[in-house]
Amino acid sequence: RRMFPTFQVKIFGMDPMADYMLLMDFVPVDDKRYRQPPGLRLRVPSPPGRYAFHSSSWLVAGKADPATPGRVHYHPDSPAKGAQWMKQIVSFDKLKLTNNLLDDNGHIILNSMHRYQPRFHVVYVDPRKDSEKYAEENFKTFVFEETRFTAVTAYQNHRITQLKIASNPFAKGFRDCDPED
Amino acid sequence: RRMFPTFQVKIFGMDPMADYMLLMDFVPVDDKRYRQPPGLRLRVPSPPGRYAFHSSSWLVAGKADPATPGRVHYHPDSPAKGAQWMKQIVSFDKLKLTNNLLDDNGHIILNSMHRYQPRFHVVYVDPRKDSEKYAEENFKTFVFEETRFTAVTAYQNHRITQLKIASNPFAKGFRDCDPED
DNA sequence: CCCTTTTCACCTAGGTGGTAAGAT
DNA sequence: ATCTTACCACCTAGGTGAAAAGGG
Repeated sequence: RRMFPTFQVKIFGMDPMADYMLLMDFVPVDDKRYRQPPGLRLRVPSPPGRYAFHSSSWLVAGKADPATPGRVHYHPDSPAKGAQWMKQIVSFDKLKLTNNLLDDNGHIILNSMHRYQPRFHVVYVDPRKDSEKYAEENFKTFVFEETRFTAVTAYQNHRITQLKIASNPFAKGFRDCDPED
Repeated sequence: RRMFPTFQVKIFGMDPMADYMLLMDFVPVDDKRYRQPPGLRLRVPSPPGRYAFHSSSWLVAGKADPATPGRVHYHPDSPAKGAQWMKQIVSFDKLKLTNNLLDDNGHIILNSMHRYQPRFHVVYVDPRKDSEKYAEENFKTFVFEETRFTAVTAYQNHRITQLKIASNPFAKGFRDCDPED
């Protein structure tokens, strides 16, 4: 599924006439697997099947699962001129996450219940024909620590569910109050 | 609305590594306005409001309406490498036609009841910085006379309606028989 | 009368969380 | 227990011809 909230950046300082590729990848924050604290999922007696989530912290549940080398997501507008990238906020809303190790849709594969750090890379498309030699100096990586998250297969915190229902247009069917709240 | 059937081409002979822009435009076939032969639209008594169209020819109805300079439709994948364009059929299915002279969606503006010839242009993106000087030799235009058509605001021939209902997935709701027919 | 415009039910295509069943 | 999967009703977004209304 799509990552939510969407990673968005405003870019400055590119050469307006040069081509750039924009991409993202995800690196493990640590070598741990996490789990919910016990007893914090309370089944509400009626209607049955409803859960209330309170947990705001995670417990370490052991060592991380093994992972294959991480995939990369190219922004679908790549390559494009610096002027194009800079003239408005760049949004990675098409980026999709999966826990399916056999995924063949090119989605980003993550382990559920593991912590990840999104990374943003800008690659300058070097027009010189021996450009491979300059690969090292032709890209720059940006890491925003505030974008770290724990991957899950289901929401673990009711406030996150409500945030997304309130702010994602595709979840409008579940709104029962003003999205401004 | 979208042009139907869609203009599609298979391309050979490009430089796989070079960039090309693909585009289409529409030129008047003649300086005439057309109309339907009288009496060929038969109202079927019941159910009311149904028409049966038989007309397979057009009558000249006078001189063409004035037209502003024609717009151009760039294939949305432009620019792309020759290898990309050649590896599969290129489809102009996003191309849209309108009769609204004030259109600000960038659609192709045509006069209804006039005849048009679609044209297909391939533009080589010249990497030389004085490329403007070579503009004349850097493009090639292809005209397929069998793609000529009369623009309309409503179907004038029941067999065209049926053809489209049978072959356009968005008209599936009007099918009452096998699309193979 | 011929043609154009507007509206609408009905599609395609795909992104939501809920729910119940399954897995461990 | 906790976590995962599969399915579903309900959305967004947009492409259809039919039908009725409008225009000259």
